[in-house]
Amino acid sequence: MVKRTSFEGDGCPVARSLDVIGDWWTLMIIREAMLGLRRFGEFQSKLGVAKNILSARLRSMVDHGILETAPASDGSAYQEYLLTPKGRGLFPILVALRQWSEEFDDAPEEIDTIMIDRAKGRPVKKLELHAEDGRLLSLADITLKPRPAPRRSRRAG
Amino acid sequence: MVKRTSFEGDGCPVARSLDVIGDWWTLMIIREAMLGLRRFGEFQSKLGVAKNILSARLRSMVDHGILETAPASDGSAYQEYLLTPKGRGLFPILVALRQWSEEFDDAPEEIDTIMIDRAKGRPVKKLELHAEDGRLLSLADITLKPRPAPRRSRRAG
DNA sequence: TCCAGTGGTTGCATAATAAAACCATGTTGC
DNA sequence: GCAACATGGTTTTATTATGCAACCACTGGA
Repeated sequence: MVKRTSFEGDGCPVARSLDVIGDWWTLMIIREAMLGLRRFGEFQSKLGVAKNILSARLRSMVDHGILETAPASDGSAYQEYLLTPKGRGLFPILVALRQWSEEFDDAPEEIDTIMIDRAKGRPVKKLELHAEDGRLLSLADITLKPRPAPRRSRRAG
Repeated sequence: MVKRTSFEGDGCPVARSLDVIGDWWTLMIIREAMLGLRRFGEFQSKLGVAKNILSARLRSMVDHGILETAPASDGSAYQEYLLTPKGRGLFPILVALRQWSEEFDDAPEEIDTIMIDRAKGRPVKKLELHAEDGRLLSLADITLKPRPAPRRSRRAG
């Protein structure tokens, strides 16, 4: 088995996320879905992705509960791909990717869009991580600890 | 050109980030680096990644300014890989990936660590996106607009 | 100097990706 | 109802990336 080293059994939640969305196209498709695209052809023409790849990604995302297929919406017999709550939950990841590029990209003048607060039309602030008591946290302020067994069964497998 | 469809010329900042860190191993390596790993062998044994892949990823990250090589630290003649500020700037992306898994993973009991506030030992809150006036924003509250040319030169190439 | 450990590179097999061709259905005009 | 075209894919084939194992160069120690 020389497969692609699935992180499926890994206990690290970063690995588990990457196992689902950590490929080249998935997040681009999610991004377009968040901007309103729904149909196979829309994704295909907007992203320029090969149709077989798009087909495989959409199926995978449906299997993972990120997208769901809905039958109609404009009356035609075709189907649409809609974000589920789990799919919309990817929003912070896309924001984080965007803001990293905005802050550190070597050629920031090539970035062609900015994210704005729809109500005020002003740029949004940076993502913030807070402690329970409200303190703003950075990398140096956090650490990891083993997950406490929430009920019974301390290990699954 | 059947390459891996580089997003290099793309103006979307999400695409630009993914072009640099959007592969299977890079973010795992960054994660370990944030936890304190520095040496080739440490990454290799901790992650179980093939050495040629690790070698290529480390070089790529050094090229992109995410890691830098430092000569010594423990006296030996070997080198270490240290996060640059640009590399530490990936922290929110890792947090977002972690929190998505914590919230939506189908088998959350398999997640083995939680991120805690080092000072208080309590779990951190979810990442938050705020408007300039402090309002908490979600996907429905934002939109994209074309980047205003910041000074002269409205296009680079 | 010999030998083990570190930090890689090289070669080969295989899996993922890409592009294009093909095809099944849906939809439209008449 | 039937061409003719659009939509939404699948199949085929070529190329690239990944994974593993073997190999190599250098370091450090006895």
